Amino acid sequence: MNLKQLSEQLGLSQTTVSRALNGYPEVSEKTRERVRQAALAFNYKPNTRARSLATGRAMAIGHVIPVSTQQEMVNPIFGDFVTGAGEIYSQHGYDMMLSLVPDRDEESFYRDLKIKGNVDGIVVHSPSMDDPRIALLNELGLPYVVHGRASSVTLPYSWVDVANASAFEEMTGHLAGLGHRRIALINGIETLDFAHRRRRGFLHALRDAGLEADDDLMVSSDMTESFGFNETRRMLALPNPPTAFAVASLITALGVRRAIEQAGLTVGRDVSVATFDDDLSYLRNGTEDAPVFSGVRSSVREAGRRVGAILLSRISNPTALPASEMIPFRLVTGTTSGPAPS
Amino acid sequence: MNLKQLSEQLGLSQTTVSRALNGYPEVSEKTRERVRQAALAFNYKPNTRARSLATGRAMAIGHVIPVSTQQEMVNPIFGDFVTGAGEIYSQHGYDMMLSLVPDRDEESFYRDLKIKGNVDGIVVHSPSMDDPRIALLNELGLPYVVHGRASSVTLPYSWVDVANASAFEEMTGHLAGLGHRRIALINGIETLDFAHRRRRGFLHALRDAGLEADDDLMVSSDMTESFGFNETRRMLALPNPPTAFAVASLITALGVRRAIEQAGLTVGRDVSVATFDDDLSYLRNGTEDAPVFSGVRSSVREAGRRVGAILLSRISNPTALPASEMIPFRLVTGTTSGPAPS
DNA sequence: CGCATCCCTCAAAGCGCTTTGGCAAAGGAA
DNA sequence: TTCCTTTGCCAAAGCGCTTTGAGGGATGCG
Repeated sequence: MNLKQLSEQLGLSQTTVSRALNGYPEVSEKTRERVRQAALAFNYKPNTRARSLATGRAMAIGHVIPVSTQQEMVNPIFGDFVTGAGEIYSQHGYDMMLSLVPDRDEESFYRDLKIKGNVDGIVVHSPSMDDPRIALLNELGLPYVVHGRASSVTLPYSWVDVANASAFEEMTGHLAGLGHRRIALINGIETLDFAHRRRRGFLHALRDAGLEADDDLMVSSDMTESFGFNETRRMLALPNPPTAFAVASLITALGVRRAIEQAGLTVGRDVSVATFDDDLSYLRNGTEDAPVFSGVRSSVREAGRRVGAILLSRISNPTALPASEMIPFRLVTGTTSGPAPS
Repeated sequence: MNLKQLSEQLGLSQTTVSRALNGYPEVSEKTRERVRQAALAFNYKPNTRARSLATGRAMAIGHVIPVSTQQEMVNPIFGDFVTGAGEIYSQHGYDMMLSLVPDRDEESFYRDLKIKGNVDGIVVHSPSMDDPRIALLNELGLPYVVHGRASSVTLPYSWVDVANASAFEEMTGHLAGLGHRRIALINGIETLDFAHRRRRGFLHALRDAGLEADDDLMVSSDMTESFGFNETRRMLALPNPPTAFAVASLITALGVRRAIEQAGLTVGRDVSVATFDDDLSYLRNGTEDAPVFSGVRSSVREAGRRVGAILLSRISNPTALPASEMIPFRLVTGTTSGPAPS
């Protein structure tokens, strides 16, 4: 059933039927109700592509996930993030388009997305420090919101982020406050902006506590479980091993814990661990009132919701000044951190 | 730049330009090349929506993720699966549309997807045993492929799955072969088909080994880390605790290991663990030649690729008989399983 | 030279919707 | 009564593409 058929059924013009369904004032309430009933009865829904072509709006948001050809990891936070964003989209009748793009094709991919017109806006994932996509998207005039920030980019842009530096400063400060002098950093890839900020916060806290940074105790890579395990094992075998670990993700922290326990040490007594916790649905950190890992917690699903909301508002008002928003985090104390052994 | 403008530039009709770019034979090689060059120079790409409207093909695949309102977990395999599927789509010029749909709205959502015409085909995720979506999609005539199977559904349908029953049979057999008599099953939600099959395989292996099933040692829930931890702790405190665990996912197995170690026992010596391993990119089970966990391994990303490929072939040939495919699995032996303690 | 054939190109009709620009009928004011 | 506003509806023109049906020009054949 299409618009033409429906209007013939009703003995009305396509114009009137379309206006009735889209809430335009030029049609009487009586007619509108009659049209509504008929649409329901025949299960009429306007064809998305035809409507998009006519209105110029695609009613879809693009999520472009860079797929690096060497390090081909899929970010584990991804599922929860898009769940949050998707909630907002569907409330407003938007669809979500997902594209996994080899990083070397990214620029032309964004260009084509604009030209081919299949999305109204874009979410930029995993920005690097001087991410070129921001300049590109500004130039293209395609609404977008960055999940995270790009420290070296001076152009204005919209973003949603968690205060990564403060979070790691607070988390590291917590460990230092417990008397730890040798604190290790197990970080994500530091060309990515979030990891860079976390390192900054970590170093800041060390300085505030009057501690020296030690290059042997700071590592950076994909945040896998085995990365946490391997590096922790290595560090614990050092002549002067760390007594505490600040870790970038719960998954990595699981590896850190495994290495500690395998070394015959007790987590929270011999060695302390604090981690960033994205509050993933399939990997809760204990329960709400009894967390297992100490660290900072911030919901990535909530970040997805906020990115979605801000992007939609930018689409409906493209000339507005760039907007940004901080997602709150919270220090939680679990059983994995305790006073430094004497 | 649209088709009209491009054709004016070239002094040709829209017809000829369109045909030249789409490889129709009615246009001379010389003209075709000239058109190609111009398209490149002006960076012309046909508008997706207009093209879709004209051809009737959306050039997009829908992935519908049921979001249960109570148990709101996002499946951790999701990222890797869509990465595999997305690879195939982009090779063939298809886009991927992601929809997170509250389970009670699902039926009407599929209907609307068909009517509104925004996808050419659908991937059905997480089928239950008598999943109603299969009958619905058959009725709608929308091409689809199920990731997994629906045991109680007798209608023909296309699917891609791993041999879950055999996998768990082999895995459990491995544990029984090491002399374990008390083997626990930490399973996924058993209304979902894959978990049901795994239980069947588990029970089969017990029977073959002459062992009794014990309801106290078989649990089923969302495959989170804490689920594995809590249930393992409970079971280890039983008067007659298990000496081996068959686990449904690596994440859950991490929780199982944690509980074992926290009880002061050694994994692989006091208690053995074998797990299903989806080969997730962010959670590798050790390395290729040195796995940590024993168990069965099957790549969910490869499953995504195969689902994508089969779906596209069904779209291009909708009258073909339903196709199905098994993704292979492999028993791997790590350090978490060893002879039963005497 | 006339006619049929093939090759290349074109104009125009759709795809299903929204939206512009009327136009009659009804109602109100003078 | 006449004139002017609303009110409620419609015909038709797009949106940017593909595809049908047709035609002009060059070539080959008798």
